[in-house]
Amino acid sequence: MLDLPSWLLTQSALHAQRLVADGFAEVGGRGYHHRLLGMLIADGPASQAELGRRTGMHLSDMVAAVNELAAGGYVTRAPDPADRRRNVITVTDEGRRRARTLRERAERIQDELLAPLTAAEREQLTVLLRKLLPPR
Amino acid sequence: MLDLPSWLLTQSALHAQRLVADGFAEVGGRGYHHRLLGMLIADGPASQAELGRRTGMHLSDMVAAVNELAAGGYVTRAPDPADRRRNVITVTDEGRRRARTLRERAERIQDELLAPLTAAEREQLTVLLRKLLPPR
DNA sequence: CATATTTCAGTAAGACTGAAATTA
DNA sequence: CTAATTTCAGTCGTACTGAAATAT
Repeated sequence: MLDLPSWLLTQSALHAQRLVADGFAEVGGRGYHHRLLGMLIADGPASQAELGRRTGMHLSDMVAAVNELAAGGYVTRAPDPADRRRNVITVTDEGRRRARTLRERAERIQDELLAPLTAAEREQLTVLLRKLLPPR
Repeated sequence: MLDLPSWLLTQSALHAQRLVADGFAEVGGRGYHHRLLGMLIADGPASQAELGRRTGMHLSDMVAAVNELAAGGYVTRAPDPADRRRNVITVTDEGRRRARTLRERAERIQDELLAPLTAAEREQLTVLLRKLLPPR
């Protein structure tokens, strides 16, 4: 019962989510901010729909997350002159600093999460989880 | 970014939860029912507080889950004569049949979830996840 | 016309909080 | 008195559904 892989998976994911959420909460952020800013910095400005494709986030959640990031001055939301249906989301300088803060937090938490594992085991886990995931 | 262990963990747990939830939904059940009936059968009748300790469920969710199981005739809820604060939850014969159905579903889904892994890899995954979990 | 984009309101299951009422 | 138990009403982050409004 407590050995079912799906149960172990759910429990360890919950544990990980708690660590990450707590770490982000200490600086007033959350997971979606990290994901969004990271993607914007890696692949450049994009419409909300395009960001949804990149991050796997739903567009309805995108609206709220972009609202929050824009309210903090971390991104700007400007209509695309070439296609007026679109908002172009662009990360600001303050957004880059913010992303750095969130990334540091995230990494510190990975270490805490993976503390019980050796380096080889961490690599193993990553490989196994990637095999498990359905292709996207 | 998409290689962070916490992210991989969250994604594969979500994948697993979807498989399990869909499997249970096909027979009109959900995860809490499986957990609760399984524990009742394994360790015998108990108060709701005791069941919460066994399963890790919160007592507020326990109330709702026991309501649902009692409505389906899968468990009975009777006051404990020895301590009138307590309700003794007991699984019925129909509850045992129900548990069998849910367990079958759960196992079929484990196979689907673990399909991409060899038997050795499945064992590895279980070991790694158990190491990751905080001691309870 | 169909399609793409943005937005809002609401739902889902699991985990959790706070408080009231009852009994030990 | 404190402590345990049950119950209810509500929140949370993440993911999702459905529909409206707008523009291509």
